[in-house]
Amino acid sequence: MNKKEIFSSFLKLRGFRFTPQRERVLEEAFSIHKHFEAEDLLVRIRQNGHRVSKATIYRTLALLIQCGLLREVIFGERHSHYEHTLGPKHHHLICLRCGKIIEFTDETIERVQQRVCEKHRFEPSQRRFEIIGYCENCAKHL
Amino acid sequence: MNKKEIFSSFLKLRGFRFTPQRERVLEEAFSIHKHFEAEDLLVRIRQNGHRVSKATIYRTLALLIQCGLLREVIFGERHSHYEHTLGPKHHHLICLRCGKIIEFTDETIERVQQRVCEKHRFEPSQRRFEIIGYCENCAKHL
DNA sequence: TTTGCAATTGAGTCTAAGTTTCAACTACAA
DNA sequence: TTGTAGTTGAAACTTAGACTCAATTGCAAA
Ligand SMILES: [Mn+2]
Ligand SMILES: [Mn+2]
Ligand SMILES: [Zn+2]
Ligand SMILES: [Zn+2]
Repeated sequence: MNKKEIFSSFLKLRGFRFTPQRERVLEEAFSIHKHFEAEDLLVRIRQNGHRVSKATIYRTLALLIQCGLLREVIFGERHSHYEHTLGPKHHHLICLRCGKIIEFTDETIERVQQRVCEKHRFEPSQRRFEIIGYCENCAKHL
Repeated sequence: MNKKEIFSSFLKLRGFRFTPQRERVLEEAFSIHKHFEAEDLLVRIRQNGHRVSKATIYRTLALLIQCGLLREVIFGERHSHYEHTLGPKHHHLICLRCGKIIEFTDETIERVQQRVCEKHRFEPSQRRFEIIGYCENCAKHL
């Protein structure tokens, strides 16, 4: 099942529709292979000769998160960033000085999550593990 | 060294001043023993018969985070929450339905952080580990 | 002490991400 | 075909938080 099928069946299941605008946002979101923000989608959709309103972009992003194709990541700015959920789960090192984002994976985190959720009878749907500090280069200039 | 000494020496070190307003914010922030937001401080300071402007509250919160007495926590709302850094480091389970926050501790997380930071030569100053999903009660109603 | 000066404050203004509203439009099923 | 419920975009709205600036304060040198 590809992204398009996942999204359209998610929508159909709840009586929502797979509209051209929603498909446009889906396509554009997955043509970016790094972290992106809502504004990026707006600009790129325009550049590709299409038009989807700001409201619809925000509404569609929320749906893509709900259906699990996207995840919201938080980098300490006052607006959201998004990334694909496909591929191995990873987490972030965030540099306070230059804004650099380093991704890392760690398989023990998954076990920690399972243990904690079991203990508290909590049903997880996503997680955030972010270490904030200074990258190698910026640590020198401190 | 108590909070007041930590804060005032942090300020003095950088040529800043330990003013009555900053002391007021410090006191009020530490009289709350749970997560709080900027607005909470404003209201409580007024209720206690004092007055500190919104601008000064935000400015002081930033200083308290810089000096390590407070930490910003993110609960998926569009404004920040804060908590004390004293006591054992803990993390959060966040319920998407009722907003309940469950705190948990896990000693392996610290080791993961050390390992990752060493590998990437990253100088950590804080971290966030948040599991988002549904609490025991809300999972039923899903 | 006085004086000089940088730090600080608060009132008000501004910003911008994201949300809401609503009238027009669309898909679809009876 | 018609009824109904979902969708859209433009514009107005919301709001946390940042910024501006004139007035005030704290401190340290003279
Ligand atoms: Mn990432
Ligand atoms: Mn907490
Ligand atoms: Zn850096
Ligand atoms: Zn709940």
